[in-house]
Amino acid sequence: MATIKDVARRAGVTISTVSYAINGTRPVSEKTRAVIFQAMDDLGYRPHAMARALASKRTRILALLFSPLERGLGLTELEFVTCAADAAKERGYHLVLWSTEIHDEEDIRHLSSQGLVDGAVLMEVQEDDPRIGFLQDLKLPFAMIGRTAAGEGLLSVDIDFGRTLSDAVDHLVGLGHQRIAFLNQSREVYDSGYGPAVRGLAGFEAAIQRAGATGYRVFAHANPAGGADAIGELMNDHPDVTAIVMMNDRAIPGVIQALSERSLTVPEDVSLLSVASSPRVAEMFVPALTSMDVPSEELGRLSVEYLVSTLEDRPAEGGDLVPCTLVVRGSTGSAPQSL
Amino acid sequence: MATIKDVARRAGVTISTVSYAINGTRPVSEKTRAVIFQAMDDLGYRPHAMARALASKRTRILALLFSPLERGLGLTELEFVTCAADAAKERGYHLVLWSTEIHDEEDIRHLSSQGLVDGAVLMEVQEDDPRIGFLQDLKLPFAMIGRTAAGEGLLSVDIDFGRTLSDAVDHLVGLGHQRIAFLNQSREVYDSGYGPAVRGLAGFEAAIQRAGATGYRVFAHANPAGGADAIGELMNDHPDVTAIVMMNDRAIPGVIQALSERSLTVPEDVSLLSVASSPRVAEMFVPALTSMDVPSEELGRLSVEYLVSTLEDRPAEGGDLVPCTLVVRGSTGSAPQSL
DNA sequence: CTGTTAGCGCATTCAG
DNA sequence: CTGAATGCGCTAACAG
Repeated sequence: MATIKDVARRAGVTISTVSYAINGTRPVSEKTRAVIFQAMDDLGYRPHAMARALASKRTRILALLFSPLERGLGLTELEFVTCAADAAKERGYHLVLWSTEIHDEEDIRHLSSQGLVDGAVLMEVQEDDPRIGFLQDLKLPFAMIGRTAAGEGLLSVDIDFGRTLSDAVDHLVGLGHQRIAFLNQSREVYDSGYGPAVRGLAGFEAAIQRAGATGYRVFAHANPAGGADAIGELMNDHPDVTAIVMMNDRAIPGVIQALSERSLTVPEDVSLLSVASSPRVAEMFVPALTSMDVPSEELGRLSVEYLVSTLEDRPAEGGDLVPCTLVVRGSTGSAPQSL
Repeated sequence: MATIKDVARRAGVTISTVSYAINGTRPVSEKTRAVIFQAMDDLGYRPHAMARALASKRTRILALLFSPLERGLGLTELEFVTCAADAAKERGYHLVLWSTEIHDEEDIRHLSSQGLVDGAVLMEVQEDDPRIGFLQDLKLPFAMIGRTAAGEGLLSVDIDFGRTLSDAVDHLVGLGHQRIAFLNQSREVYDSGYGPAVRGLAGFEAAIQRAGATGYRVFAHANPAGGADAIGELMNDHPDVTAIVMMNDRAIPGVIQALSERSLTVPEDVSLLSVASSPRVAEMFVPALTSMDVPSEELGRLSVEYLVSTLEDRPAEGGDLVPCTLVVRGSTGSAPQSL
């Protein structure tokens, strides 16, 4: 592998000039610059990442933190990963995977103290995420996908639940639905203050009120049985419901099953709209579910862009909210005529 | 951050002694060794990854290559990623994500020439994967998850399709099924020589023959419509089939739908067994699908272990095959009595 | 605009 | 068994 020395010799200049030509840290005459680049080309030279990092004290490597605890990693998280990697690459950065127990300070400290990364992106951020304190102590810059309860002034990107639920409800109301249910995560998860569950429901209620419709709420455990139970409860209490907004992927099979057992067809009798799910999941059903797809690409990308910006002294705002986008498939239709 | 120098001073020795104590490259007396480790502890010292890499010419960083082209990345691939990261961590390595177009030699060359990684793990390996030639040219050690058509003598781990299909067929035959269908990927994918499709079918045929049962084969496009079409064809040609082995996740919803439209219930009339799918997918259905789950954890883990072994001059064998494991859920049952 | 030089933090020769 | 001295490849002062 050619080194900067070889390039310098071939171009007839000193290594520092080559260095400056590469980094643009200092003006270099058009002429020598050309000679240098020619030489680099000829030799197929690439700056040695490690050497550059050691000297400049900037590794151009970012860590992507995720926790095996919550191994509920799904398609959405996969997209975060791949999109973050792409975004990093475009900015000339690399992404390393750090899987750490969420509360294992020692582990995070250990990884961070190796000086391998310039900053970190946090996935699966919890309402009260201990990792944040650790990183702040370590003075390691970071950006989050998701939000903490308190977390102000921190770099983050998250789903705009208000806007998302508003769009969801509007879609249904536009189809003539007036009695709409919101199928949330489980009661326990909601009570624990899990952000999406809380913000999702709040957004739903606000949207319902604004639209002058009637809203019902149900909680469901994240599995088919949970979905079925929830439908049982819902149909018992409010048999007049005509549409269900679901924010609980894993419960969906049970919902559909329970509906069909009651001879309710989708979307003729009941419209179904899945919020914050991924297209792949929506297409697993027949009919395919109309859904509000998570802007996972944008979230993954923005989080690294914010981080990189601050690392390069172009402080980013942070706190951005991105709404999910409505994709109409086959599970929503006009409200049935009231009997 | 404390450096090796600080440790040396505090321990009253030279940095070289500290270095040797850490790496075990040279005998160090028990006494000084203890003093040194004490000093490291006190200072919370961690070797600086970059400096160590530069001096030793080994970065202890591995690349995980995947191609956006095939963005068919699913839950299984997600597991490869997380498990590979875990395995790397246990071995003291880091994992960086490299997303490269599969045929973009320049891109791979560019990344590799930075000297950032010691080796690479390839995901989504194709029958005739161009990346392999690139990496060989670059002399970058690598291990693959999957196999190439020719690829002998290369480090790889893959699903043992022979064993997997054999187990699948045995399970069904054990339940009394004698006429079993294999729902493959699409004809085009099969003809293109896609490994899993080819090896899966071969394994199925062999197993059927060994079991003295009757096998049918169908191809399906990877979407619900494809699955439905395939069932139409199958039931038309062989209405006596009692079990279907499916190796096409995305087609499953269509299969189930088509079955129910023909008033065939699962598993009373027809048993369904999904091969090489992930538990999460199997549980998306009602009843949950009996399946042969991909040993994704093992594959992800083994691939990095093999790679690390060869990097550390403990050449691994490679070419290992791991079978999927049968998980009985609700979609398989005793064969119906012949009419 | 360009050259000279001193490190970055560590591994590893060579001496002792 | 330990210490002193080089250099990995590059950046960034400091001098012209």
